[in-house]
Amino acid sequence: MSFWSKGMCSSSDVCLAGCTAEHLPPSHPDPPPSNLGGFYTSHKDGKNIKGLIHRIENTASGLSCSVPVEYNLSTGSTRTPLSPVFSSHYDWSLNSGRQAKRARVENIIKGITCTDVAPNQLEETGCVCAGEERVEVSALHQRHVETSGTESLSESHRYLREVRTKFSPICEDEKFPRWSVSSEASTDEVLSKSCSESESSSGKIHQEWKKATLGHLGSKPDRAKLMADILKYELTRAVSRSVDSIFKSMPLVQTPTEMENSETTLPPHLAECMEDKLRCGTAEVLLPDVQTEALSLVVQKPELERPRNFILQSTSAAPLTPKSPIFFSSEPEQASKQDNITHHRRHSFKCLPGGCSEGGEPRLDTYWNLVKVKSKVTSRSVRSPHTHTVPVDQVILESLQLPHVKLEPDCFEKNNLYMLNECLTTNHLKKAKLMFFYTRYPSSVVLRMCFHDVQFTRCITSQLIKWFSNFREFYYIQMEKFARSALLDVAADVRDLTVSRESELFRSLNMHYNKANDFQVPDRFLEVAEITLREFYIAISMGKDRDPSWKKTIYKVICKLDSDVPPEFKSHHFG
DNA sequence: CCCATTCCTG
DNA sequence: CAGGAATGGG
Repeated sequence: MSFWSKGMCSSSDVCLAGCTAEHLPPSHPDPPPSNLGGFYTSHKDGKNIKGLIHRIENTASGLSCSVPVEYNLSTGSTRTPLSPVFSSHYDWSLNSGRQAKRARVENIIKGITCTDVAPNQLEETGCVCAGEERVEVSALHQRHVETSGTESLSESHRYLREVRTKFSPICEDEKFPRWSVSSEASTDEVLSKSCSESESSSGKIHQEWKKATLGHLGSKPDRAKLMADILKYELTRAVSRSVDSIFKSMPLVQTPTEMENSETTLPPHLAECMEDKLRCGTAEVLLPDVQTEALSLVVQKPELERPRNFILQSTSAAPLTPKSPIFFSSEPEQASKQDNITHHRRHSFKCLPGGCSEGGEPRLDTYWNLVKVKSKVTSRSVRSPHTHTVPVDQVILESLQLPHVKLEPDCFEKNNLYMLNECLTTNHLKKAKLMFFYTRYPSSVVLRMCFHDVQFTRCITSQLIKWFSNFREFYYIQMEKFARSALLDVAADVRDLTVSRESELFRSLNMHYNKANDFQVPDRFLEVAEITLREFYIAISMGKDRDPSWKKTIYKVICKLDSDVPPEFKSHHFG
């Protein structure tokens, strides 16, 4: 079956209602009143067409189902208006049965070459499909010629034919993606599937089709890419719909009003229960390339002595989203290395409209989280079945029985702050860099407090530790460099070595950790930097750098100078 | 043995 | 910034 037969039901939506007259060139010989959608719904003959299509939809006949659409949209025939007589063929179709029709079609196909389709533009299968379409059209045409159509239908058909003409370059020249439906599959199934799918597709998708079509009718490669993107998008939507269907039946864990800082305070035992179960059920499934350790070691023990807030999602995941929902955008993202794990999801979901961030920007994390939870629901822990076997959805549902939690179904779309991050984002990196102004050697406890919006698997912990190790590396390299350069200078006294906000050393560090310069570096950092610089200066001046481990003493000194991380780092005021 | 850390490399 | 090797502490 071809794309068009697959999209039988959606044909009226996609190609009539969904594609307005804007798609047609001004030279349209007989332009529709306002748009094709209007034509379809308001035109006096459009009603007939609609009725006809509905009748076709119910025919349970593959041929009769596919004929009208394919005829109108895939062939260049200028005659054969749809007529009421078609209903008689509908009866014929029922009586002859699918096998007879198939045999007839196959016979005709045998006598038809693919010369009417550019051989270099259609694959072998595509050629066959095109041939089938033409055969069907021919059959319809033959049948129709024997009868007379109504005038109104002829007029309607002329519109459809013109639409088909406008779309034929896409459909034929560029191997227009066809839903790969087995020819052995029941056409009824195909039809019903396409019907349900197209019916579930609201005007949104049609607008997207429209946008995409308008913007990509240029070169052939562009069109091919467009169609590929459309298919990707359809797949994405299918996943998104299925996930949405789950959450539509699932209450929420969070309300927007009570979560100014994107936090939901759940009872500690509940938070831990949820966190453990969530982690247990997902980590190895969602991040197989990250979580390489035994999961039982990853599961955190309950911290009953220290009730902590249960953060459903950090606000610090925002900048991964584009500024605007650009459909089928392929521009490279500013994906950092630690985000390569999540690159695929952002690529897949970045174009989806919907969620909005705190700043009003489209928040696509919503969709990713939906998918994540979907995975959580469908995949239980494989590695540690002995520990947690309760599905996540059950956990969430259990939690929702508690009176503390407000439930607002719309919050999923508005706030998407209901799930722990399973990977570190660029904003987490930014936050870590700002944290470095306070602490050069953060403990795991501090890291957990400051990044409580992520699930602390061993992998995440190691990554954070590695980050700070890299921060220190740059820090010490800069210190040594400036210390050595100071030694070369005439400045003799160590007391002349100072680090101020205007100094070159500070600018170098600030550029590294606070590139946007949107953070007020604490004075304490300047003090520590000055101490570090002087330590290096003294050690080098005393020739201690000949000792291979001469830096270690400095490291210890600096480690003791760590400040406590201010509370704002432990909440969500960074991002 | 695990883990944190440094060092080196890309 | 990440990966890997090496090191050293528990």
